[in-house]
Amino acid sequence: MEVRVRYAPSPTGLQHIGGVRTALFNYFFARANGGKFILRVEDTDRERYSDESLQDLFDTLEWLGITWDEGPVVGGPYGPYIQSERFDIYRKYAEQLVADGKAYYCYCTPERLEKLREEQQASKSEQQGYDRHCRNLTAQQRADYEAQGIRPVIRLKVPMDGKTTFHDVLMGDISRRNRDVSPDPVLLKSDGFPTYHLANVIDDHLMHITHIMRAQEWIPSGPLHILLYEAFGWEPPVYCHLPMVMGKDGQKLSKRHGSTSVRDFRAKGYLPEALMNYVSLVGWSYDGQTEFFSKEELEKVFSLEKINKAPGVFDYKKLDWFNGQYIRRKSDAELAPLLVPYLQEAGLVDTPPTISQQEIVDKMVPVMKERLKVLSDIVDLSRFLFVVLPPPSVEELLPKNQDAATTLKALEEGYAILRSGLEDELSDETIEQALSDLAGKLAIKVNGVFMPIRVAVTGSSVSPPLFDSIRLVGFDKTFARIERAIEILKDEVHKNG
RNA sequence: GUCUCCAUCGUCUAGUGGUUAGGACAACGGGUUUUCAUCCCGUCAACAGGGGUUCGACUCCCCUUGGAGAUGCCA
Repeated sequence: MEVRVRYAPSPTGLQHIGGVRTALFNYFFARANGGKFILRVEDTDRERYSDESLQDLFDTLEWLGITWDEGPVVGGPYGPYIQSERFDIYRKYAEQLVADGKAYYCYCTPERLEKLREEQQASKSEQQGYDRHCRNLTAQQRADYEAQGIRPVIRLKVPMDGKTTFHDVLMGDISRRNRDVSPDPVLLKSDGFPTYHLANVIDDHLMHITHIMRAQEWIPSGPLHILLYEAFGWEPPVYCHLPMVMGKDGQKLSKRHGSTSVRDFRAKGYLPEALMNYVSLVGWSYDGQTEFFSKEELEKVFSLEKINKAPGVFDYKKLDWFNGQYIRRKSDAELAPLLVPYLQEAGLVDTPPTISQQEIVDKMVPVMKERLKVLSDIVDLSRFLFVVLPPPSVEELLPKNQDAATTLKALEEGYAILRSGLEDELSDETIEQALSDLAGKLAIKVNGVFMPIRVAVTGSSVSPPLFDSIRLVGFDKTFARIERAIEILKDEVHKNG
């Protein structure tokens, strides 16, 4: 039988790491088994629905390169794949359940239910949840409620005794006494929309889903879903509950742990291949040894058996490492255009970049590449190439344990050596050696010569290699910046002097 | 409160009765280097606890502890 799996997010927020991990696992599983990957939009919560979320879903999957065989936009034989467009289907099935005596109308108001819940929580009652108030209403009572104009919900009549078991590929058999199953959950809301439980079961059946891979937070609902399948007389699919993705503190990953939406990661300059690679390794491993996987490899090699049961902590540091690795694997030509948008956003280059700006970008890529963890790092790293640098302070110009007079001398003489060396087109090594010799002559550390030059030229004590930086900045600007620094030091020396 | 699930280095994990318990990230130390970064080398670091089963348990069973999730007219 052909494998058919689905990712069924609800467009009530941005796609986050956990959701995407679920999507990826489903997608890889489908591909690895020559099956179909189906996308279904579960937009039955009208309160929280947003167009932005739906768009974000599409953007995210596209960015990751995840395509679906059936779903919105592409269609398919069991559509529509957007639940709000399947509105009538759910009522039909829910009413059939009522007709079969497996579900019933409930007229309880949200207010009553809220009060009930509060009381139960306060009294730490053993029975939490709906009290089945409407489970056995007489025809007369129902008529009275109807007369009041109350729009009822439909609730499932969960058996009061016995137990329900479902099988999970990873976890084995999981069973629950029926009295511990959610007491008569709502299937169809008063607005006519289905709840997750109803829509999910109906659609998975109608769409011939063979395997359900979803987060472990759904385990408690497993028996309930089995009960629904039984009520309809349908065969349940194979279940595989995925370990949850946690934050550093072991709690379910959320905003307070940092960025969780794919959109944020993308904006900061994470590469899709890096994010995909790393996320795939949370809760799944190949051999505990191999760690780099391309999308194509994962589509071949992914398997359910290697999924871990225990929840995994999302490690931002390791993601950074992966991202750096993937950045370094890019060719310069590939990387340059990825960097430009960050420079534009920071106002360092024009849109489109001028010819000279583009020249600098192309030239700086090989130098910057190994210094990037995320693409946006390029902004601070390369700022000195694009802006008029503010004059450095004396403190910035002075290396550790070196006074202004000495530094001035080192910078003046160093500048002379550097300038003539560059103008005579001597090799970098030759000029470096001459500058080192100068340090020896002045009886100071090598750094005492190089650092003031670096700060003068780049505005920072941390920069790409000096000669690379100088070439990138250009000789004229370099000389001007050094001369300015010399003046600053001169002023300082005279002032104290 | 009740129910369900889970448990190997700080983190992600390999391991399915006999291993010096392996790898990666992080941390730390060192090397390369004019700074930073990259790169290379090394160090630290784990089977939650207690009972069983067995000739032998990280591996199987039970209990405890710890963690998580569910308990909505949200998914």
